[in-house]
Amino acid sequence: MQPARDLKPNFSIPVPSTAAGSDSYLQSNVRMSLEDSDLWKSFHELGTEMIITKPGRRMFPHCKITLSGLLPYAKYIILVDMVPVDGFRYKWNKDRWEVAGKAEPQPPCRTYLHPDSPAPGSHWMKQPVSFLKLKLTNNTLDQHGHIILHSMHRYQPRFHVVQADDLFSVRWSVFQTFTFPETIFTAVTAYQNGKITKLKIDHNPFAKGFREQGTNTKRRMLKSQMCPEKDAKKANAIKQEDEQENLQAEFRGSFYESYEEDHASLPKPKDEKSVKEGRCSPWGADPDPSQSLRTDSPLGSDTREIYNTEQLVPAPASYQLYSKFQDFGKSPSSSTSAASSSRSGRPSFESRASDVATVPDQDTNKPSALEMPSSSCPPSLPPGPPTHQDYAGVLNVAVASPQTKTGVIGHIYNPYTTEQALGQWNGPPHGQYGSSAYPSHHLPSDYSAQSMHHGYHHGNVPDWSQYPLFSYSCW
DNA sequence: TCTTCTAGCACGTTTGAAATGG
DNA sequence: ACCATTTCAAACGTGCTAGAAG
Repeated sequence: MQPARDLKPNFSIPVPSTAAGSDSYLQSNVRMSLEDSDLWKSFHELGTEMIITKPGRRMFPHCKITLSGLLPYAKYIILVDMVPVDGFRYKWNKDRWEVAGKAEPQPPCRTYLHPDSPAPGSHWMKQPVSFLKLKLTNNTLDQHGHIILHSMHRYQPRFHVVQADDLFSVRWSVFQTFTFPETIFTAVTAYQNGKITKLKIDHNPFAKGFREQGTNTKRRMLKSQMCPEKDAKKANAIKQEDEQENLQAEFRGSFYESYEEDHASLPKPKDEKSVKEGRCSPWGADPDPSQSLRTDSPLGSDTREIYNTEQLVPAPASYQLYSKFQDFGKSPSSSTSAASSSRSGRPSFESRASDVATVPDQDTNKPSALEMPSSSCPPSLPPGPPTHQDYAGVLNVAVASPQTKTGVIGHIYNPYTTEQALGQWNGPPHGQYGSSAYPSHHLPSDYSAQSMHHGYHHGNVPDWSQYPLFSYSCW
């Protein structure tokens, strides 16, 4: 399966004119593919739902990728984050998802760092890279570092490959971002689409207990014995439910078959990236099969195109933050912009600027991120009318606070600006998801604890794990 | 009234330490 | 003493459900 966008399309937004062909060439060498693509497609065609809970829930299917084209001896860091697909909140109405209103302000953006990071390219390429332990939560005050999402909102995982020797170097490095259309999902606190439930039960070994018939019936019987009054009350409902289960059991056996038939009758999309939307699709009525996945969004195609192209990692604001951090930890260069950072003598930055994951610092006149309230979401947008999905700032990193040279970790939220243009960041939201939600004083102990309790170690962990640059790393 | 969220539950899987055997 | 294999209990992950909350 091809990523939704290759590097160039991925970062087709205005980039510095310094974009060097050689750098682009290097970038294009790196390839990423999604494992279990068929499984993802199966879910996607039904409208993937990901359960999010307060304590955190794993993804299923979980993200698993294969990488190629890396330099075998160069070190890379692999990151994952989630970006909103659009600016809407959804609701499940009968048998399909419908827009329920504008999206809520984005929660703190967190980035999942693969525990093997940093590792040489040969390590990443020798076997698929799994993000099994990535967890999603709807708890905006989560202190476990899980990725925070809003329920009933749609998201898409993004995979970032960063050539960097350590986490400190990330800010100097080239981000290469990959996305896969079939990984778009709706975050839910409880399954809405029964087909998704069944698909998960059928494929997830942890759900085996629910796969075998009788388990739930047994539980019902136990409950009935304990609460006979309720049993009488629900007898009819249960009976109907059991009958429905039988029907569903039959349906399950023939589901994929009939589903394939359904889809066989549909015109094939021209673009491989496009996702078939058949009759089973829960996304709206009469979906146009020629539309790509993102046409599920009520946004117009133009807007979606903007979404597609604006995958910027990190944002100008991020650069400012990084630069500030640099002031503290690395070098005395100014904290104004990416350009200023590029003057700090790190050649790798040049290639980053040429690439992808950056946008020119077009907003140096605006207050820097650090001059704004810590909780603000200040990304500087590219010129032109603002759009919904200016996911400018992505990396939500914990950095050593410039104010405290003792290395107290500050948490810099740099949420997507998806709804800034819509005014969703007006007022309170800044404070709502501010860094205070993730107290800086809490981080060091948390992460040191995590690193201590995890048995896994690789070459660099003992060193860089002391520097919890990222909000989440699964050690 | 409806939709969404949460806590508790029971079950299977995974994990890692302890026990065992070569 | 060392290593590999097996055993087993605890931890973990899962979807289901009733009830609460908005």
